[in-house]
Amino acid sequence: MLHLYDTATRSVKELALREPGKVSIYLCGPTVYAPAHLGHGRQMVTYDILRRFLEWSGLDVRLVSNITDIDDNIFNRAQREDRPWQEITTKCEEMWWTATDGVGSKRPTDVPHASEYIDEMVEMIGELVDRDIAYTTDDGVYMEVEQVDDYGLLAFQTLDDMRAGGGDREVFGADQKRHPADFVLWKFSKPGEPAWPSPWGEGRPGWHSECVVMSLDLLGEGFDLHCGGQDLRFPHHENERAQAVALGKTFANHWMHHAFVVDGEGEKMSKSIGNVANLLDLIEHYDQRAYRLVLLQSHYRSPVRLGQAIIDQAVASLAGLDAFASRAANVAPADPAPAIVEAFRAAMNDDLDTPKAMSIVFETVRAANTAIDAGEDAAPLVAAVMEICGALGLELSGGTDDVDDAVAAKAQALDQARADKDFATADAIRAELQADGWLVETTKDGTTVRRA
RNA sequence: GGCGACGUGGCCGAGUGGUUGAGGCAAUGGAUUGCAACUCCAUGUACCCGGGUUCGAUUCCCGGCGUCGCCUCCA
Repeated sequence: MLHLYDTATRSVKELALREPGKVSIYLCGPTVYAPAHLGHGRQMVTYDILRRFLEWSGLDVRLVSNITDIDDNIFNRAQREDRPWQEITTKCEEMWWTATDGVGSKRPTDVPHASEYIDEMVEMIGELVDRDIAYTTDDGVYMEVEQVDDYGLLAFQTLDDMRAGGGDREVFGADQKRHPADFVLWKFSKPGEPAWPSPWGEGRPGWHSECVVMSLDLLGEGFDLHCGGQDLRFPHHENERAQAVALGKTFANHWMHHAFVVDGEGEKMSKSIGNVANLLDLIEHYDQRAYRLVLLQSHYRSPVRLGQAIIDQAVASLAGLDAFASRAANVAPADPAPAIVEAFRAAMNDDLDTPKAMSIVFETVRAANTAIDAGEDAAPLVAAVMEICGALGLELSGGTDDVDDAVAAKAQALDQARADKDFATADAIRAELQADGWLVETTKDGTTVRRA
């Protein structure tokens, strides 16, 4: 079974399942107010790999990932551009899914929208108010964090430490808050802002309340895994947890956080810094599998540097894998070599060691190529490579699908010319094929042609 | 200021208290080949600095330097 690093206990431990054979996962999705950046792409790919691996392991995976379509960033942009906020959320969500498809990730099994859960959020906040864990100020309803015993669990800091460490920072709404860390559950709207009714006044729910309500509603108490980017650890996930705990509910059993994508200088690629890199651009300009390969070759808890050179390296690496897929197309189907599949399983079960998994792939590719060259049986090795790549969502392309009769005839003509030692003709045919965008490979068994 | 992560060859990136520190890309030499591509084989003074623990540290501890993240926008 999968062993994963758990942020709450800060150790790698087995992902215990609430129900045998079924995995329930909540992944904090995007706030839809801008196009997905490269960092979002890591999220899409990382959890797609997790999900595919679990499914490959024979588990029934329910992956819930929300769309935050109620948020100040959205409303601010709507106001700035003077258009309906729904137009922004609709458009951005559309782009999000285009990008998700583009990086080869499956869409989640459930996609709740914050805007569909207002009633439930109001109800939950009401419960917190009834229990006197939440209180009202001039600008909203706040959660009193000091009433949550282990508040700070995911921050790795106690409230006192946070306060002491906070130094001279200005605390928003401090004058009316009972503790600087108290966070907003319901924020009152100003005139003209989008608003929903509540017993405390018109307003909108706080981000942290959105995710607790949706996760508990769809997955129920004690679901298996809650995940997201490292920056969500605190305060977002801590605050989600705090609300659940305050209501006496069991929340996520395991916490997973992935590291960032950084730029050439090692700085976080975030929409807040201004060095925004658009994910759709990346997919448009490069082989979409390249990003996945880059991510697969580093660990999900390590920062990944992304830049031109790194993508280029991945593209080159992919070319080798595709060349293999092309050769492998002629190998008869077989059962994957068990030892290799088991090595892969073991690597992945060890906190999703995808770099190890990829090294297994490359080593197996080499072994299979050697076997093919020697005329030995490569079938189980080929099958193992395909099996593993399938489990990782890395699609290899033999590129032979659209070789039509005319192209095949040219390849034959090329071989004939070579047999006749008419190398001028052979070279001419090859140049012609290459000009049409084909990769021409001539071995002692003849010429094969595939898409570049 | 508090907390956390990290610093590995030309580039990326795993990993480990001890004969030979994955894998990918690039480079060089070679095999195969009419040539090229593909494939295969071979090669490279790589573990930030200074202490300490140890028979032995890249791996553990302390300090330093550097980078990054979080400390109520954030994947």
